[in-house]
Amino acid sequence: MSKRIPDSLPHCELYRVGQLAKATGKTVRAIRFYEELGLLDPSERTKGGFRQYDSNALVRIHWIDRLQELGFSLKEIRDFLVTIRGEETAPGAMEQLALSYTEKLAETRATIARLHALEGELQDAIAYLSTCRSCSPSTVRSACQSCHATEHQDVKPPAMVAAVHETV
Amino acid sequence: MSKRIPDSLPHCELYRVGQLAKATGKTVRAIRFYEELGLLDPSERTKGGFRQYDSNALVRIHWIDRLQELGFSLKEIRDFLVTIRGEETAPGAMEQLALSYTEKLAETRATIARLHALEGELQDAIAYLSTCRSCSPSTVRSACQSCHATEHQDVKPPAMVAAVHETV
DNA sequence: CGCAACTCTGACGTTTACGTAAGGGTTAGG
DNA sequence: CCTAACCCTTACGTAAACGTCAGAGTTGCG
Repeated sequence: MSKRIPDSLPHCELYRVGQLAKATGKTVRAIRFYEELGLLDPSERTKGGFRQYDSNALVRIHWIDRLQELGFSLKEIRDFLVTIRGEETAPGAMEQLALSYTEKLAETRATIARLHALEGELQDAIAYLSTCRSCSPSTVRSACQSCHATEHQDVKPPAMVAAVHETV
Repeated sequence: MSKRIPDSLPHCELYRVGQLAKATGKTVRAIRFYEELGLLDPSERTKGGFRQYDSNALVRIHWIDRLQELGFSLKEIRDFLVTIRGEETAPGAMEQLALSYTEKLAETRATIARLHALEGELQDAIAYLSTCRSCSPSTVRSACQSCHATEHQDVKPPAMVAAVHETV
């Protein structure tokens, strides 16, 4: 039945690039690209030149994924590795990493705060727009600027809405 | 003293592209680029061809800014305008906008949740790394894998740390 | 061995959101 | 009219993170 068991998970402990790709959800090209950037090297090669990865590669790629989600560029990620390799002592290297993480933690919190604010603006805009439904459906779009729907009384449109009102 | 009052805020109600740029923090190129994409047209031109904007342009640009922060691409933003211009009735147009906003609201919340999770991971990593300080400073980096610091007892390194342990 | 499936190394293509430079007109104070 | 400070159009450049061939070699079941 099984002709070659292509791309099945390994019984041995070495993956080829295609298997690693499927296991991580990345593409083969992406993995080779990471290698170009110095983010990930295959633990060895077959005599034919095929890349072979061990389970550390999985960990490494997931790590890259997380850092990307946090907004690190691949270049920044490489800098981490370079810095760590450059430090002589272990505590020194870990200290460097902790510094970068701490910095990114602050950034991340700022981003969350910003998104929270925007979330509020979106809600306001949606609430405001929902009152537009009471506008007589025959009203032409260009009349929006002078809209006097009862619900809009004294309520100036939020910034997220005002901008498109001018789209006449 | 004042030779030409270059780039001062307008006493009249029309801005030139440079003034608009300074008022919004965008570059002149960016504004012209928005125009290329159909996001913003000058309300008129001087007979010499200079773009002239009114205060609606300010609102529009701030709106674009917000949407970009929310992760909309400029193309998506243009699609908003296209859709709205395409709708015959005002409520129809507003409905479309509300739909897009609602969708993005969900996305934004998801992003916030994801970032919250990552925030936690960063904190864990930083906490874990702080115990590395107790590691004897002379310890060579490559010994990290076999680190047995008391604080690390039975605590496996978080993913954000494990990946670089392999950087030997 | 044969053949399908997989992989290799270049190397050029793609998208987004502008940057930058070239070679010129325009505005408006003096 | 002169000139500094702007602005115009056209067009090529850039950085990130891969995508997408092309042409050729490798693996390994049957």
